[in-house]
Amino acid sequence: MDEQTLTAALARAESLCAERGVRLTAQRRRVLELVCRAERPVGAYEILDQVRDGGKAAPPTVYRALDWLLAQGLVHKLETLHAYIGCTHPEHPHASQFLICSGCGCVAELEDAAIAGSLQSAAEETGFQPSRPVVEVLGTCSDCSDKRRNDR
Amino acid sequence: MDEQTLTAALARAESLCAERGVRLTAQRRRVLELVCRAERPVGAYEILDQVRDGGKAAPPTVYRALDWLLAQGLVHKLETLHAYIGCTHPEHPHASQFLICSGCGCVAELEDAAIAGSLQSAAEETGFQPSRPVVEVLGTCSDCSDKRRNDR
DNA sequence: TCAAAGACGTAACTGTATAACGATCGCATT
DNA sequence: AATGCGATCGTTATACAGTTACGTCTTTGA
Ligand SMILES: [Zn+2]
Ligand SMILES: [Zn+2]
Ligand SMILES: [Zn+2]
Ligand SMILES: [Zn+2]
Repeated sequence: MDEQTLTAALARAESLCAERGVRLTAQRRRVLELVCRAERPVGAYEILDQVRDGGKAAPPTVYRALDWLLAQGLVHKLETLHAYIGCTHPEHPHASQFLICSGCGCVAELEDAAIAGSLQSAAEETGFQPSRPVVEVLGTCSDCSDKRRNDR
Repeated sequence: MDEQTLTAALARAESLCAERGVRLTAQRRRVLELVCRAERPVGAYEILDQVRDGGKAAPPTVYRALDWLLAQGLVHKLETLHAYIGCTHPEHPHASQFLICSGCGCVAELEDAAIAGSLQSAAEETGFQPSRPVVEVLGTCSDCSDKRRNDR
């Protein structure tokens, strides 16, 4: 995320939290910034290392901030990578899907109605009530596919 | 999994491995049995504890067996739970989806063509080539929903 | 029979996440 | 200003998950 987008994202987070009457504290803001600044998903301990520069910190500091940011929908957790990524549209809560490239590590966040619908239908058939759908597709992005093709 | 189903599943695994010309060794068979015998997904260290009874074992023992069983499609890993579960139809390789109940911990394995299709379509739109789709829906199973309803 | 590959034992280690407890901060009420 | 209370934070320790590295033994096929 470039500097300009980052500034905008943080400003948006500020105003969202103000609207909701919740406190985006310095710690939380810092962790959010670190997550968003990264081009790729970042692990909790990577964040911890950066938070440690210029201040003491321990795992719970980071995990508490991440848990709160997750609850606010400002970041997402990628279960398959044990890593975190900034949400691209935190205004409204949503069940998103992720395309994760094993080649370059890039991640695309989708909000695909067809996927959500098919999951909902499958769940309904068995009387299952979904609360948190986790959809993470590992594979190869188009850039990485192209590179491979050129290499041959 | 009841005793009868378990015996059948192990026999099926035996014959599958024979067909494939791979070796279902005693260790692997034991881990498979422990995973299948459990009614719920089991963690690697739970398995380790059980393997330790009557024999020495360390983490690599269990992880090697699990990796092999995963490669053979005899068990699945649930990324959101860091736990393992026996496959309900290991005859053919497949991309399955899981409905995981947060109430009782039960898991249903689906093989839903509509879900797989919508994932494939969404990926194709962006030129992404899926290799391993992970679909795990957390929620409440019908039994647990019923219980809650009755409690009110 | 004799290498080569596969499977296993063992020790140490890295990485991910949580429990528990006390101190502190922000804010409303007295 | 002082009090009280819930939310937040610091700190230590620990639980849980997974890997690296290396040596030994077993199976298998030439
Ligand atoms: Zn999002
Ligand atoms: Zn890529
Ligand atoms: Zn399966
Ligand atoms: Zn249930």
